[in-house]
Amino acid sequence: MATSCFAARLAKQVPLSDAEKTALARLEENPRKVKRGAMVQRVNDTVTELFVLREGRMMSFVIMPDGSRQILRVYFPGDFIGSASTIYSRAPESLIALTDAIICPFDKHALRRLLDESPRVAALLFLLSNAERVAMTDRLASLGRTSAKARVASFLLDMFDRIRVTDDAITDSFDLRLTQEEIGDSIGLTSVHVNRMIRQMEEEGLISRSNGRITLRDIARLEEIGHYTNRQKDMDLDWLPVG
Amino acid sequence: MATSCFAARLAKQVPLSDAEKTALARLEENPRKVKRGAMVQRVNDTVTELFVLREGRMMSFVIMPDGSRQILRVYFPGDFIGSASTIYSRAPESLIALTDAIICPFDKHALRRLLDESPRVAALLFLLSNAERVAMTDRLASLGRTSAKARVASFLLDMFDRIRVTDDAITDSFDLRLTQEEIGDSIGLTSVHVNRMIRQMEEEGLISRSNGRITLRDIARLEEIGHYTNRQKDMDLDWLPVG
DNA sequence: CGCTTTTTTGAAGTCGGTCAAGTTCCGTGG
DNA sequence: CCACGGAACTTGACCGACTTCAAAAAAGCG
Repeated sequence: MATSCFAARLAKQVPLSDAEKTALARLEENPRKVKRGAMVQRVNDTVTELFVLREGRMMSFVIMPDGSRQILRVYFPGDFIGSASTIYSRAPESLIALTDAIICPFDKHALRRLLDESPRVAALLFLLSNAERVAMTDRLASLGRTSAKARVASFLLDMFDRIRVTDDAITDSFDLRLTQEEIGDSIGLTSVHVNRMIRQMEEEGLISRSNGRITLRDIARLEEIGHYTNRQKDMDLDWLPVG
Repeated sequence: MATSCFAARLAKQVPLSDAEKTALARLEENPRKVKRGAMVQRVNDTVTELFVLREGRMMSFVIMPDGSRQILRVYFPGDFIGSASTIYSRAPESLIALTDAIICPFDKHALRRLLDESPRVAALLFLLSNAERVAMTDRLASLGRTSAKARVASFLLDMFDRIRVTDDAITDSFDLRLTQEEIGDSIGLTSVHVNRMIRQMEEEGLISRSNGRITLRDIARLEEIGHYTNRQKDMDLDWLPVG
């Protein structure tokens, strides 16, 4: 049985039964390629689909009335995308591919079947959703109460840790694959100021860059500057019903 | 059978079977009074409990290293509090009572039992959690990409709509029960600037105030200024498995 | 190799912060 | 019921972090 991308991700948190893996694999039966820059979902579109991102990177965002953009989330392989459509009939956010990507769309009725058949998976999804909520509150505190430099630092660390979840080979450097404008739109700054902060952090020896690749040279101090905490560490899912 | 506070809230979204109501009621078997200002949970505390807020108001927040505070969420009766402890063994945020309140703590093992017995309730919790996530992204966009005035406007509208969920009597005015400093700590401003904005909105006839009570005088324009959308409206839960 | 996109840099402007000093509100106890 | 004291609100002057505008340099791409 081919383990699905999403199941592989979940299995890192908690052991899954074969039946559960099979059920999860069914969500990924219809892989679809999307080109870099392709708009997968537009705000206010009627939506009934969710996605598992199998390959590449995507992001969700909204455009404000003055034309400025707020990037809400960057997605990596194994991420579960578009859970908002489980409750809303219209998309609250747009969805675009940052790189060429492979997504696996599935209907919310397929999700319903999964929830029916696999209560434990339902519980897991609930937990993952709570983890997202916590990540969101971290960003909220970052936007609301920290300086530009702190935001850039914690943003880089967050990307770093997210990429590392699926790629064990990474130790201190990674491909961000985001323009400085996109970074700014994620953390509520202008690209100009993002540039100044990155440049400053480079001069201070906190990070270094070469053709799009970022190396974190002093993670401890970056964490301090960004008031960042990696939450992966003290996850505790032992209390879950056993499969 | 006494319908629980939380069940009543859920039942507004989707019909619940008696069995489900009973199961939910068990979460509220141990009501506990807390005084205004009481700290119910402190950041980094070991946590195993969740809460249903039955009466009063509470809030969650974090304190940044420089002493500033970011309020993450204000809770109203019927809200489900502390879902972070379903995944993290240490509290990522503090929890304090804004008014005298009644909370119903329950252990995460009680939640586990509920998820086991009632897959449909598990699904509902998953959906509610997704709704929270969307509300969070709205705030993120507000903090990241809108002016001080817009943030105050959308904050007031958000409180208004949340209070209205449980109190049908409300048409255009409500008790905020938050100081201007608390408002500022919610939306990333200083109390001084919150005051300036509120005052300005009062002069423009957008709102009015009398002994702590806020009246929204021009909701349409407030929504425009705050780039606010009430998401309650286009919720769609019809596709859920039937009880 | 030419064209677009992205990064970099500088100068000037502004929104919201900081500081500080009233003023009003409100709960408490006499 | 009033006096007192602390918390919350209000106001003004000044400041600075980040934005805006603009333009050049560098990098990526077909």
